[in-house]
Formats: sequence, structure tokens, C-alpha cells
Amino acid sequence: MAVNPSKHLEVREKLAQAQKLDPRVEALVNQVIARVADKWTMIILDVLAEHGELRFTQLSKLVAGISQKMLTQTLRAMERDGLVIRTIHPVVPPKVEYRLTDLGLGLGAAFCGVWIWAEQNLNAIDQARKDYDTRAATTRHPNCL
Amino acid sequence: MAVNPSKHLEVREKLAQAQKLDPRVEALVNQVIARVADKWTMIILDVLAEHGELRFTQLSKLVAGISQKMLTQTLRAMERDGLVIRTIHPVVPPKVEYRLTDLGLGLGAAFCGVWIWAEQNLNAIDQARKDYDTRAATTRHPNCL
DNA sequence: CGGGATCCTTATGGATACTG
DNA sequence: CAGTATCCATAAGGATCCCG
Repeated sequence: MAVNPSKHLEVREKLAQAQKLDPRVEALVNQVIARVADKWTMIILDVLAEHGELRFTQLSKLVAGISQKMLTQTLRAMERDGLVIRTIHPVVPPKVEYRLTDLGLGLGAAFCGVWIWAEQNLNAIDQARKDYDTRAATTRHPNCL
Repeated sequence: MAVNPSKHLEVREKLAQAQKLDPRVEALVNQVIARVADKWTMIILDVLAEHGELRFTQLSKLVAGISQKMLTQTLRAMERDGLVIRTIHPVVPPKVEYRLTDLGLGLGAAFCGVWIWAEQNLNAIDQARKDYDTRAATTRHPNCL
């Protein structure tokens, strides 16, 4: 857990590569990130990557706390961005299935590193929060020391 | 750009590995993702990864459209999560510097893939949106055909 | 079943003014 | 300089009802 200066440079280099120093590209990338960096978008992306193809109701169950409104809304946005394909089967009762496009699959793969990081650093974050809160509590009354 | 079925499986496998099928871990990861999947958090993360150590005003300029309120708020949250270190130099005028922790650096590296993806697929997303909007416009009046 | 439309509450976030 | 505090507008999002 020691600070490794070369690690900093390594990461900085990677990120510099990622945007190739072009400010216009950077702005566009920021925009895309902002669009895609949505709680529900990422969770839906993950669920679809896991299960392959799902119906609306299946999704609503697998995504846990999502409301039907947000599910519809997010799926529409993802479809518009070319991340998912919406297939309507003209039967009764209606059957609509969602699956990732190659684009969506690629994004899922790209996010893979973040998921792994999140899993591996859950405890570290939890501990950091506790430490922060403790520090905040003690420094709030300096005169008590 | 042809659909490669093995690609699907590959991604699914990676994502399955990432959460090891434990539902509790999955829920926690979702929570972390939701916390970290914030527009400003990711952009600040990126800027700090690029520049190493920055003062408040420098950050506010580099992050572009951010308000001072959101900058403070996001930096505090990131500090609490153990992603950044806030160093206060007891001088006048005040000087406060922010830099990423190892944890933050790790997250930056994990997000690297997403940045690259975003950059590489900007045009694809743009095109997908245009297509979607065109389709929506034409299918809105089926009787015109 | 898969949503669309509506209402209503809460959260987000910008602008401004003030402070150590 | 680096914030905090406050006000206020808008957007996000949940609950509910309804329809093909």
C-alpha cells in the first residue's frame, strides 16, 4: 500500500493517451461519459451483459430498486445511444426483449475494470468513510482536547 | 463490426468473475458504483490523474462547467471515500491542494478503459442517435408511406 | 405484458452574498 | 484564496392510473 510514484506517472500517461490532448475530443468524451455515467445505465448494462437477452419485467426484477419509469427511460436512452437493441414480438400478450449491441458489449467490457476495482476496494472505501467521519467528529470540538 | 458470439461470452465471463456471484457483494458493488458513477467525480478524477496535485481554483478552471458549490461538494465526498487527499497549508492567503490517493489512482486506472472506449466510439454513438431520431420521425407517421 | 401520461415530492445544482 | 450559507429554479424520480 506504499505510494509508488511511478504508478502515478503510469496512470497519467494512460489517461493522456486516452484523450490525446485534443481539447475538443476531451469535451466530447466528457459529454459521453456524463451521459453514460449513470447509475441505472451501468447496472442495466451489467445485468444485460450477464443474462444476454431479457424482457422488460425480467429486467425490472433483476435491477432491484428501479421504478418502471426509470427503466423505460433508461432503456430508451440506451437504445438511442446504440447500446441496446429492442425487439418487439408481435404477439399477445406483448413480448419485448432487450439485448446489448456490440457497442453496449464494448462498454460493458470497458466498465469491467471499474466493477473489479469496486469489488476489491469496497472495504477500503468503507474504512476511509469511517475514518473521515471519526476525524470530522473529533476535530469538530477542538476545545474539548 | 460483425457480431462475434464468443465476445459476448467473454464479457459475460469477465463480469461474472467481477462479482463472483455473491448477491450481497453485488449489492455493495452497485452501491459503490452508484456513488462513484457521477459526472463530476469522474471528471475531477481524470483532471487530478493528469495534473497530479492542484489547488481549488486551478481545479475549478480545469473542470470547465463546474460550479464552486459542486466542486466543493464533490471533493468532500471524494475525500470521504478516500479517493483524494486534501492538504491545507497554513499560510495567508490560504492554500489548499488536492491530489489522488492510491485508491483514487486505482479508480482512475480502472476508468481508463471507459475513457478510451468513449473516445473511440464517439462517432458510433452520434450516428446511432441520428439513426434513432430519424427512425422515430419516420415511424411516427406510418400512414405517410 | 409493456409501457404512456400524469401528479407530486424530493434532490440537484446554479447564483449570490458573506467570511476567515 | 477557499470556502460556507442561503435562496431559488429546475430536473430527477417515485406512485398511481390507464391503455393496447
